[in-house]
This record gives sequence, C-alpha cells and structure tokens, in this order.
Amino acid sequence: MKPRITLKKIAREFGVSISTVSKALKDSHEISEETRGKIKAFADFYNYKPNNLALQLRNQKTSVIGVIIPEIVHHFFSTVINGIEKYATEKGYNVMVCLSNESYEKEVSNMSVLTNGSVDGLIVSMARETQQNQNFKHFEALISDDFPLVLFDRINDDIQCDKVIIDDIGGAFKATNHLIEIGKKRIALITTLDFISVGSLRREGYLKALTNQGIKVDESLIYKIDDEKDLYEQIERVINVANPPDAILAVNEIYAAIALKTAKGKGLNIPKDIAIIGFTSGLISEFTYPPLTSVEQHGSLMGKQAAELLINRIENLAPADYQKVVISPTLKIRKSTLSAN
Amino acid sequence: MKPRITLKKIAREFGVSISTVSKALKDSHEISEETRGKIKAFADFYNYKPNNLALQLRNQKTSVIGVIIPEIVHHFFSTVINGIEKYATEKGYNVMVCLSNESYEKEVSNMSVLTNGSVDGLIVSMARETQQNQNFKHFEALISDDFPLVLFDRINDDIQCDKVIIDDIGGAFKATNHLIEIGKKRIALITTLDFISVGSLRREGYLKALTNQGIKVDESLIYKIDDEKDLYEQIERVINVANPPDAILAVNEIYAAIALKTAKGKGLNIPKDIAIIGFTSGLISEFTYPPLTSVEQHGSLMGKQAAELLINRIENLAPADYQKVVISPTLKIRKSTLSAN
DNA sequence: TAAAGCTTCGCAAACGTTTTCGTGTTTATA
DNA sequence: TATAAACACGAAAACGTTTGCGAAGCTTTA
Repeated sequence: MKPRITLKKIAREFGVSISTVSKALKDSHEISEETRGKIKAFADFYNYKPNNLALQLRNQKTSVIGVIIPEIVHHFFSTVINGIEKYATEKGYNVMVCLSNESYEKEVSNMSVLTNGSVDGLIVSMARETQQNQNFKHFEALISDDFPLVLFDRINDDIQCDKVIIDDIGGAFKATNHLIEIGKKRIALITTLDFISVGSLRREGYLKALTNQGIKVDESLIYKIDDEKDLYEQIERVINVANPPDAILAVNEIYAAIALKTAKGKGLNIPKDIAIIGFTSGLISEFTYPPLTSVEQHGSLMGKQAAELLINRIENLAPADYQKVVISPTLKIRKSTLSAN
Repeated sequence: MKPRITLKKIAREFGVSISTVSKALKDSHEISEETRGKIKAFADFYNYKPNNLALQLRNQKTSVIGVIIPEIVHHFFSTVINGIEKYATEKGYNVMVCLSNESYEKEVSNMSVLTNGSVDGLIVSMARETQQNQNFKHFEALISDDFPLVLFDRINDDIQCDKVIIDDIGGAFKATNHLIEIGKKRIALITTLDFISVGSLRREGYLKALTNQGIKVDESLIYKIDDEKDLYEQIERVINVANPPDAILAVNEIYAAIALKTAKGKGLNIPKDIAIIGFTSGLISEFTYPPLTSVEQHGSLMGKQAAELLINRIENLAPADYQKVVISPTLKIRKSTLSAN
C-alpha cells in the first residue's frame, strides 16, 4: 500500500509548520487567504483525508460500536445487526461485528480486544456457553469501569446494565392462547434446554396461558431439544407417539418447520389434526406448506433500541440508572393454525 | 467511562520513566528483576492492557478488515461474513461490517471512512446502484494507491483487483441440464434486471445448456424481475398464462419459493406439471413443500477465500498479479425436480 | 513616534505506545 | 588502579492529528 499523504508531508512541501497546514485545511482565520488557498489546493489534489486512528487517539473517541453475537448466519441476529447498523450510521457511528460462536472463551477474548480502545461501547448477546456456566465476570469488569454496555435478547438479570429484550413470556402466552381459542387441548411445547433464557421464559408464558385457561399442565408434552444433537430425530419423538398432541408451540422457526414436516410425513392434517406455531425470525415460516403461524420478534427494532441505548450512554445522554426496554412480539396468524373453512 | 490505566500513570506511580514500564511489562532484561516485579504486579492489579489505537497508530497496522455488503438480512451475505470472520479471527484480524443498502452513495462514503486508517484492507460486494451506474472511480482510486481490496460475488471485470466469484454460468448450466434430463422442454428463467452481474451470468448458463441440448431458446420464457416492485405479482405472470412452462429456473431462493407457492395455488403438481429449481442461499428451499432442488452457493467458503486473498495481499504474501477465485456451485436435488416414482 | 492592535504563523503539548540510543553507576578484568 | 564490561534506566523520536499560546512583523491610532 502506498503511504498516505499527511499533514507533515504537506507542511514540508510548502516549508510551513504542521499546525499551519492543519489550520489552513480547517479554514482558520489565523492563516492568510493566500497560504490557505495553495495548501487546500494541494491537499485536494492529493486527496488528503485525516487519519482516523490519529483522530481517535487524540479525541479519545472512536465512533465505533462493537457488537458481539453468538452467530450471524441466523435471521434473527442479522436483523438485529441491521437495526443497529442503521441507527448507528444515522448517528455517525460505525459497527464492528464479532462472533462468539456460542463459546464463552471467544466471547471473553472478543470483548477484551474490542474494549482496549477500539470501540466506544459494546452491544452483546451472550453465548450459549456463557448462559450455561453463568460466569459474568467479564461483563462485571466492564460495568465497574463504567464502560458503555448493552445486552440484548440473551441477557441475565444479575448483570447491571442497559438491556433490550423481547417479552418472551407475553409472546408465548399469546401464542398458547391462540391455540386454545381454536379449540386445541393437548398443546405440546418444543423448547430448548433450560439454561437458555429465552427458552425458559417462553415456557413460562406457555404455562401461564394453560393455567389461566384452566388446562392442566402435562409435563410429558414438554420437550427439551438439545441443539447439538440431531434435531429431526428429537422432534420426531414429539409426534411419533401413541397419543400425539393436537397442537405444538415451538420456541423457534426451525423446530416448528421440522415439526410441520414430520407431521405431514405422518399423514396428519395441519391444522386440523395438529396446529403449529413457531417463534420466528426468518422467512421459512412464510414458505412452508401450510405457512406457519408465528410469533414475530422484530429483530431490527431490537437492534435499533439497543443502539439507541448504547449511544445515549456513550454520549452521556442516558439517565444514571440502567434502562430495560421490552419489545412486544406480535402474532402473525397463517394457515398452520387457521383451518380453511 | 472511567479513564483506563496507562503506562504513564504506572510510571508516575513508581517514579520511573514510561519506557521503563513498557520494557518491564515486556519482560525486558534491561530492567531489574525487582523493578519488573513490582511494575508487573501493579499493572496486573489494575488490569492494564495496552491501548489498541496507540498500537495501531504506531505500527501503522490495525489488524482489522472492512467488509461492505449491500445488505445483511440475507442468508447468502451472512454466510459470507461468517466465512470471513472465521478465517480473519484465525489470522488475528477483526472484522468491521458496513452496509451499503444497495446505495452507491453509501458504498462510497463507507469506503471513504474505512480506508482512512481504520482498516488494513477491504472486502466488498457492490451495491445494485453501483452495478447500475457503472461508476467505479472509488474502487480505482483505492487500487491506484495499492490499497488491499477484494471484490466478491457482485464484481466487474473492468476493476483490476483480487476477486472471488461463483461460477454462475456453470451453476445455471448444471441446473438447466438437470431439468432437461428429467424431460422438461419449456424451461422458464426467472432472473433479475440485466445490470445485476450474477443475473446475466446465470442467464448465460441457462442459454448455453439449452443450445447445447438443441433446444430452441424462447425469449418469452425469460422473465426479468424488478426487486423494487411487487414480487408475487411479477412472478404470477410466469405461471398464470395460457401455456405455462413445464419447468422454472429461478436465480434466487425467494423467486423460486414464490413460484412454487403460486404454482401450487393454481393446482399444478410439482414436479410433474412444473419442476422448479432455485439458486439458493438460505434455509427456505429445505422447508418448502415439496422441498426445492437448488444450486448451492457456498457463501461461507466464498467468505473464507475472500479473506484469505485479502490477508495475503495485506501481508505481502500474494503474487503481484491479481487472483480470481472461482467457486463451483453444486446442485442439491430435492423433491421439486424429483418425481416420487 | 511610541503604544496598541492585528495578521500570520510556529512551538509544544497531548493522546499511548514502542524502540533505539545514550548515560551513569556498579562490577569485573588486566 | 585504570579500564572494560555489565547493568539499570531515561530521553527522545515516531505514528498523525488538534489547539492554546506566544511571537514576530505590520498597521493603525493617539
């Protein structure tokens, strides 16, 4: 790479000092019209642009916000990034994305790298492993330094910082109620292992709806899927039983789509024999057959809110106590719960 | 945010010079065991970490690579980023992602910001608008400065730099051949407007396959979709005609899925009445009914290759002349072209 | 004609680091 | 005992920028 043109080089060219050049380029009245003119022309010709690193070092501000997410090949997270990026750009910030790949260690190392001056603040959704081992020291260290931090979606209430979450309880509650309203009684829940916070919250909403409607909870209808094992095999067990459920609530789109596929494979009619709802984040639900009723999570809005909280914190516009923004999911009713007649 | 601890503060604490502290922390033999010990203990206690900005400025190296893509809520691009990030991390680089949102102006401004010292190199897939107006000055400026640049997927042959592309011609050729082999004669092509490079390349592969097999090209079977208008309406016109095609090749997953939905809506049997193949990038193809045969684009591999080219270029390990890596797509045959019998 | 004011510029510090080249003191060698 | 080597550290430059302040030289005013 060719060395870029700097103030020093321009200064040498005209036999003036660096500060003269700097001021000239900023149209300072301290510099004569004549000097200003020739310096600006020269700088323009060589396409001078101030070096960002130097500016950032001097101003003690990078105007970059770091984002650490478990994975990016995931519609939900990419919509969140989209929301973050849009708002950040609007406010003059750039976005640096790192992936933890669900690993605690990578999350910690990413945070360590980013917080050494590279970014002004951090937006994080915790890795699965972090949720599992409940080791939040890296977050607490940041917080005790007053480093701007926003957690979203996969959070933990013990961590004192700004947060953005979805009302998972409410979403599952709505979905379950909808299933009850269309006459379903034996509603299965396909959820994640317990340590995933969103999984257990959605479970809570599911339980609340059942209880509210006076339906006795049948623990044998609650299935916990291990993402690291074969999904098809695990989900098959929900349907391939003597007395299958008449409805399924799945905590994500993939589980729902696989359940739908499996049920159809068994010759079951959707939604007559079995109705299905999934929490969604992607486009799959729209294109299955029949299309899946789904709980929409509004990732982009979530990203925007997270970025807003963070930037307010960075710019000292935020109130002293930490904020918690809750986003209400909406139920998008499609054919998987809506009988044709 | 609390001010971070610096070499200067440590130096002041012990009444030594900054250079002594720096050397002590690096275990230099120049510093006595005793001084080294207490300095390291102190630094450790206060969790000292060198400021990245300062290091980057001094070393004239950021170890960050910039990525500019048209959008991120798109399975293909997110898999590419995944590939880039994995390889970059392995090599000690971080990734900064910016979105052009298909806008020429945003692409230019993103590039301008990132190349002012923030990143060591750039991986770009052009915005639609850039492909449209064919204005490549911003790329050429970079190249004439020998700034490390890799273009992927949406490229232009006039730009002299490293590139990674998919063999779109080959992919469309394979797909079309497959349709011919299963006995289809009237194969429609649903493609993009002409200025999208991948669209016209896939069209070329389609035409080549037809010609090779001695099938006369019927221009009325080629449909160009404008992404900014209603997709359903435009795709409906492919199927809702007097003499509909007996097969469809769509240049992306969404077009294919919509075509499938529309065809089923008309009561057509897939694949008997109409077989469908889409270029894919996401999970939709697997979950449609029937699942869609698709041309797999290997986005993650593409990202990895792009990152590899770029980092080699940054580290001066690349040959002087520019490389062009071509990735072969593979045909994943599913039920939308595979009759049950 | 001297004081005051204005114009135009340079110096130097600051951001935080690394590294080369001294320099003064102590210890070992001839 | 003079000299060389070894040791322990500091000064300063470099990366590129901004900015307060001081200092010339010139012009105006009393």
